[in-house]
Amino acid sequence: MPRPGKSSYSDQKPPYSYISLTAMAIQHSAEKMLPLSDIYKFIMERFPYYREHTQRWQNSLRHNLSFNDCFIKIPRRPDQPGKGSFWALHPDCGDMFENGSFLRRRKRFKVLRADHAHLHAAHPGKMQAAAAVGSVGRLSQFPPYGLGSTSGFKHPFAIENIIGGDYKGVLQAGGLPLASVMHHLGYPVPSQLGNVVSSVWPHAAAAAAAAAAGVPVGSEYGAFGVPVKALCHSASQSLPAVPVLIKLTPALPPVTALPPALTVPAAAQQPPAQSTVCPAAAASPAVSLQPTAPSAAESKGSALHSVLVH
DNA sequence: GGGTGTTTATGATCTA
DNA sequence: TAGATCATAAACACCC
Repeated sequence: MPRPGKSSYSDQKPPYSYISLTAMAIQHSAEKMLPLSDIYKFIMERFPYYREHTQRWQNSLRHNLSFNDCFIKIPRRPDQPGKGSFWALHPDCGDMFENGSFLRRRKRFKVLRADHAHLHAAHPGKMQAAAAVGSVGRLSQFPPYGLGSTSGFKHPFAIENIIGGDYKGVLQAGGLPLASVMHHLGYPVPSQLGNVVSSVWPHAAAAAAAAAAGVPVGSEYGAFGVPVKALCHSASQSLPAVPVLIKLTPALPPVTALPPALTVPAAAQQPPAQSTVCPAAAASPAVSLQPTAPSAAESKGSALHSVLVH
């Protein structure tokens, strides 16, 4: 209900936390990762409320990015000029929200660091890379695609419904070339890993193989209906350093009732575009990371174990 | 200098 | 009611 004196509901503060808003922005991006400035942009474009008092909420948003383990920082490659890093969702954070609702988290996402110190000591330069492939050790915990959620119900405020998304897109843009990433980063890739990927994410494995072979991937995997063309970055944003795996939830039938404040972007409402895969994106399932010594915060997503803390 | 990232602190609100 | 979650503010450091 619009407040008296307000022109529309959209002028009111959205019922989403900064964590939710940030997660929406990241999920909506083609690569499942965004620089801070793009997260700002996404929020301001969709929520007029946040076009004011930018200093206040942007400070809060940065605080949330740093403070919450559900966000991981991915450094730019040397050939990616620009300020700041890319931000992505931790692979295991998909279970944070009750029924997928982004109104309030049911439990806080927390990364255990028991193994982190050991790993850091053994492979200091690779810990950030491990953030990108940190889910490898938990692959078997990922439910088969389509069976991952505890129920088929998705709250109307769920991210998929909010932004008209299709989680199938996550497969291509986020979690596909795990083995490839690991291999490229110098990690030994267990032979069974490929099998795990293939069995758990048959769509992902097929797309990964196609991408690795330079074959354009079918439009079925277009992220959130965003034309695959969008995978080609603008001049100011080239390919991110490492794709990040996002936990899957099943695609849902369209929901007609959306919060009036939420305007689904036209691009997200369109059906997946025909494949016009950016060659660079398709041919770069994994790219190198600089072996820098990560700070404590940078490595927060690097641990190979994570839990949802009640 | 401005944007970005980290950390600490405090108070409000929600939930078990 | 205690603990968890969230919002906000502020200080500081780093980097482009």
